[in-house]
Amino acid sequence: MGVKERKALEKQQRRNQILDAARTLLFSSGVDSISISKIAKQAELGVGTIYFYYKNKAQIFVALQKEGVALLYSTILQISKKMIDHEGKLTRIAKAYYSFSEEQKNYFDIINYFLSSPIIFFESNLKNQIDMSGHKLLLIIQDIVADGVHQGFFNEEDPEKFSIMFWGTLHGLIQFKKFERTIFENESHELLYDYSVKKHVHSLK
Amino acid sequence: MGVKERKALEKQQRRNQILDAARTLLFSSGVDSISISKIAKQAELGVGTIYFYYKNKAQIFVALQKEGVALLYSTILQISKKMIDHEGKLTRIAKAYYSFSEEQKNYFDIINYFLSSPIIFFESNLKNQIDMSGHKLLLIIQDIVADGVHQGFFNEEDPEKFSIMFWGTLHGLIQFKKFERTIFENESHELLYDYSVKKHVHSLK
Amino acid sequence: MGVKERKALEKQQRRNQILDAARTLLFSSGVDSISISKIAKQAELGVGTIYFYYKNKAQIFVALQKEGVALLYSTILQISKKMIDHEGKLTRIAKAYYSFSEEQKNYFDIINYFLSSPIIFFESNLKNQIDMSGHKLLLIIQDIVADGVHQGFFNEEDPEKFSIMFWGTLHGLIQFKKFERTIFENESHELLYDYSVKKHVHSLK
Amino acid sequence: MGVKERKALEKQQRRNQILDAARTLLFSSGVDSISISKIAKQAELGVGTIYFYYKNKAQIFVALQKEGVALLYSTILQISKKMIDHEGKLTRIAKAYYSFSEEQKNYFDIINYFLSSPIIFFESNLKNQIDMSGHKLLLIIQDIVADGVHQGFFNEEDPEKFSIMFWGTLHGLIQFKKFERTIFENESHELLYDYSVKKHVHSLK
DNA sequence: CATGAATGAGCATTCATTCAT
DNA sequence: TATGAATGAATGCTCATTCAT
Repeated sequence: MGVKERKALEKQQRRNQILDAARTLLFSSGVDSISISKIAKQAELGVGTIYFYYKNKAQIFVALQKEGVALLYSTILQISKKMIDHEGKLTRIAKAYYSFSEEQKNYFDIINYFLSSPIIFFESNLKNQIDMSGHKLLLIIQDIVADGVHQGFFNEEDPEKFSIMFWGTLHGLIQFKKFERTIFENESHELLYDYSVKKHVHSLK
Repeated sequence: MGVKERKALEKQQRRNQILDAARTLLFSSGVDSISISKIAKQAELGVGTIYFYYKNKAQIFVALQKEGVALLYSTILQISKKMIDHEGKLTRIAKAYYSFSEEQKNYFDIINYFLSSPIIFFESNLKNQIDMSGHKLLLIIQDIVADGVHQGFFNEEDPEKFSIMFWGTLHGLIQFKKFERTIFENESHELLYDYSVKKHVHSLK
Repeated sequence: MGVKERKALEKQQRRNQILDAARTLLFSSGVDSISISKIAKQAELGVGTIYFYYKNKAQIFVALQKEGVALLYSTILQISKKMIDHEGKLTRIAKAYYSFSEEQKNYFDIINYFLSSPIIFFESNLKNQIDMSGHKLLLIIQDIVADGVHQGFFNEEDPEKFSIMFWGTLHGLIQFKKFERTIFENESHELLYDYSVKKHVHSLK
Repeated sequence: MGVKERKALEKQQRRNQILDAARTLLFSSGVDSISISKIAKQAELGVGTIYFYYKNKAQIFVALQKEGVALLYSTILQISKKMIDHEGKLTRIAKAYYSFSEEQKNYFDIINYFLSSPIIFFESNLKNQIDMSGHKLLLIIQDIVADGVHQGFFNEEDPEKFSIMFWGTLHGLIQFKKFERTIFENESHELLYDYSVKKHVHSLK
């Protein structure tokens, strides 16, 4: 019994060891530079070993993405539980999303990676896992909006649609960060973001 | 002089010939399958010749992206000149952006490709070119909004910020198309988009 | 004693279990897709266990080949026991060989696999096993021919040589099945085969 | 012009150089040990270079097979042109086929390789090339038989069928060489072969 | 007896880029 | 100008076998 447990533990540790290596690579040189053999070298394991623990390169990516989403999720969940008004929650969540895109840039990149890969790339199984983790994120926002409506603070007929739009706006704007010093030369990207959040939140009232 | 001009013309023609090949490839099998030697074969030129006219694979991508943006620009410009109210213009432009993402998927992909590549990837020179073409797009929207404000139809203190937010929302939502059958199972992606556009346009009034 | 026997029985059962798995694999996706770890998974055993019961991948192949030959043998033996004339027996055996190559394609492939592998590949021990199973097949034919000669129906000085030639022809022709739609475009491969069988049988008279 | 020709010549030489390497490998360790990177190393070229000259590993195999068949063809053609009787020609051709399988074992192996590979493996284009080279071989035999019939030396209604059977027998028997010291322990494989050839040739009369 | 983790060489193929001609 | 031959590192992935437990 004890043996079985220890084995299971060790196995999980190996998986983590591999994920650590992948993450290190991700953080040191970006999504595109992750290759199985690099992971193997980084983890000081044989290539075959990687494949023993993860069926695919895609599986490793998914694991990393899950990490990222989990991190984001817990941050956002915490905010949603704070004792502040609905408006404040949405604002803080938006803020947190922005911070995440900056402070956890690599995780954000990998999330984006999945968003912009051709759908065919991932087996539907994987795609579902990925999408569902996104759904949990969405639900938090949606709940706040719906609750706000329910309690009479907000006025919005379709909380789900609103939440998706809200999230879409945040996500789209963050992608425009690239334009900060060119297109938006008169604007601070962050102020732009804040402006958009405020607009959306106000529109609920 | 005549000679010089002729030479310049020929040079431009060669560049177009190469671009034609790259575009053909882009449209026949997508961004990922474009390789220099395939372009060379398609253009009936030597690989070396490609490198004579374009320093990089990236340069060719930029040229294609410019094409895409130009196409999008002309569509949107036309709409902006139509004799319809400001509200209608914005709605139609949004609609056109959506159509473009579907009907000119390959161009949209390549635009996205640049948006999601690590910045370092491109020399600042290239980046500027790309960004400026995006700027022109933005200006159209901005002009409509500003004009609407000026003529008293709209009420918005910062047309530039609004336009960026508007565009960001459109762009972000289009990226969420992937979630259509999973996260948004109860919603049509297109209706979601329409809803968001309407919300934004109405908020101007 | 009882213990020993039980042990031996269990051992045999395990070997069968492994062979079952290998056969399943063989029949579901052909010779080339058999790998030890796939067998292990299919048999719900550890890889190491496979190696405990079979020293080699080759050993498993040999076991499968034996199965195939045994199947073929029993079919042919039955025919040889039928109450029909010698000529009919030979014809029916030839027919059965052809059917076997089609209906038990996977077994036939594995037999061929051994026939076309470099000799060095197998330890002489294995080779002997394989060859002897082939010998039994040959003997059936040889007995029919010899008996036919003995009873005055056939006229052939060297029944062994004849039998080998006969079998060689059958085997060689079956391998030419590939050419059916190219080289033999005017001929049906099966008719070709029948023609050859008839020729050989008639030559005995 | 001279330049062009020289280039073409050099290109052909490179192709030969690659084929030389592949052949060396084939002859030193058999079909199964040919890999692109080994060829590259043997030819003292980069891997990419191999692919510049041959689209595929399969293409190289086909080139080798063609060599082998060409060699066999020229030998057999020569015999067919000798001023000897039809019977002698067939006997000598059979003999030459046997010698070829021994003296040019590697070429024979590669021919066999194609005969026993799953059909799907090769694009129909390649398969046709391979099959047609086999057809030429067959035609030589067929012509001799048909001519023998025409001139009244032979009696055979269907020269084509007979030739295929004849060739099939030769080929099948050669494959049984493996059994020389086991199944055929009382027989010399070569004598067995001779016996079969004689039987077939005699049957024509 | 049985396990299954670990290995690492091996595979076919692609690709952006260079450079002598 | 234009060519196209040459490169070799890089890719994701497989597999037979070993061995400590």
